[in-house]
Amino acid sequence: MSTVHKAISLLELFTLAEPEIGLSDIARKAGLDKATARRLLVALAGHRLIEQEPHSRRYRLGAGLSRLGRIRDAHFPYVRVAAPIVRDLSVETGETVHLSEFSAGALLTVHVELSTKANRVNVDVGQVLPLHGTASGIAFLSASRADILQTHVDRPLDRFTPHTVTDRDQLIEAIRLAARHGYSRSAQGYEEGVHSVAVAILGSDNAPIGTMAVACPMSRASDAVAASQGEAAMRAARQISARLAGDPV
Amino acid sequence: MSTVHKAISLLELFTLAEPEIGLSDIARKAGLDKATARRLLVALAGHRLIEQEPHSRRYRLGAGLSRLGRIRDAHFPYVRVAAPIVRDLSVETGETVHLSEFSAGALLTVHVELSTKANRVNVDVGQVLPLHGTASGIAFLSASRADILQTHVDRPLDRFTPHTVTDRDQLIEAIRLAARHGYSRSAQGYEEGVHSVAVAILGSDNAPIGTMAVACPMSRASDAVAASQGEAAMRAARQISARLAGDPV
DNA sequence: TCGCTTCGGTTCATTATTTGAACCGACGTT
DNA sequence: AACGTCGGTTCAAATAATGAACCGAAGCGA
Repeated sequence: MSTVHKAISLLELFTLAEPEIGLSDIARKAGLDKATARRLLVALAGHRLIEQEPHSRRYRLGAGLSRLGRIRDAHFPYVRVAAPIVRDLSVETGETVHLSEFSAGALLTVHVELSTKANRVNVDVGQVLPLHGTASGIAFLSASRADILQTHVDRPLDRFTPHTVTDRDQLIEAIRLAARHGYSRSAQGYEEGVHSVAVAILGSDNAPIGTMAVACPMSRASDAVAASQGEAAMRAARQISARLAGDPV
Repeated sequence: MSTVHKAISLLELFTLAEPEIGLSDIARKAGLDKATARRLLVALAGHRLIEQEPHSRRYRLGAGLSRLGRIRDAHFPYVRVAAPIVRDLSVETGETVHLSEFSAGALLTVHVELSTKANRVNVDVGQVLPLHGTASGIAFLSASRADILQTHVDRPLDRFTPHTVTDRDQLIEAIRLAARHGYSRSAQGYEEGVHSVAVAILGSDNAPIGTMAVACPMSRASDAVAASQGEAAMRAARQISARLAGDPV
């Protein structure tokens, strides 16, 4: 394993749920020797990718990551471009809409517009969605090249709820259905009581770069509602793709 | 030089002005062999810190950086906390106000609230401010520990305009003045026609984490205006520090 | 107060990884 | 057709990474 891999894997230990970690903990979680972990942390800190809390001596992600993230976002303005359209879709459907970007084999939630209804679905930015078992994942796979699809279908499928699709053939059928309709649909596959409709968002080369999903409580879902949400989401996704490609408003 | 240093230095080649770079160019700029650069890029790409444009084969910053940046921003909510106060200060003074965070030996502009006046100063998010020669830099140095101050004063001082302070003693005097007043002042030191007043923003350990500056055209600046902007900025900076420390609103 | 454990951090002989000159084939210019 | 540059690859030589053992300090239960 390369040193660079190890160093970056340290960065990936930090999550929204656990944003500060001590040295021994880091070494344990990363499966590295304490001395090695520390050397890597010092190297990362030298570029401000890691900071150390002076008092507790625990480590956290550094300002350099904010900086690089901003540069990347400025150049590849996926969230910036999509956010207003996500908002419009949320207003149009009256439901929570969340946007994800494909990264490192999974979908990363990068933007959320919450429903204004009292009984609504809550989603957190930063949450990682598996490619199977969520409407977003199915939608993404349905727009992916066959070879990429294979690698994600041909591996053990975790179960999240009693309704999660874990059978390979059922998953393929769901993907096929999504490809035909243009949107995917999932009822309680990832979280109990949540119904989702999702579409893939295509980049200029027609490869999917992420997804957008309308999530509502099961109590408000029906075939008719899903169809209408699906159509609205498809329109919104086409808008985002068009603006990413540089089309005038 | 450690491998991790080299890998990260590749990330730092990408800027707002040059967000996509080819392999040979990267190797040249980083002073590395092409083979080495490529191995590092592949390692970085494996964690989505780097992406490769499929068509042009040029490299750019990857989605993983957006993700890590968001996690860091969520945990260390400097911009999120400061933004509304920056906005208030902009409204109060009627001028453009920009916020910076200290990172890797320089101040990085992370948020801007533009004046609503027709004749206003424009500042871009992502812009890097040198520690000497800007009001923000002087304000930051005036709040820094003596040893940090030394390392930044005792090195060649670039000239940006005919008004830039490049003399070591003059710089120290400006820093001393800023420390006494609580705010710094700079007239056309970084850009012609721009007058700035800046304050340091302190973290919970009283070390400066960034700065906030009020920037206006020279035509609207005077001693009285500067004093009033300085006082207002100091109040705003104290508010930001208090909220970062967790004080109730 | 005494052990006992865990913390962050350091050292240095051993070991495994990184390195880069030379080499591809492809593409664009002259 | 000759040339330069591009992205990418190879493998023996050189260099950097590794981790067991060790520190002192701090927290904790008896």
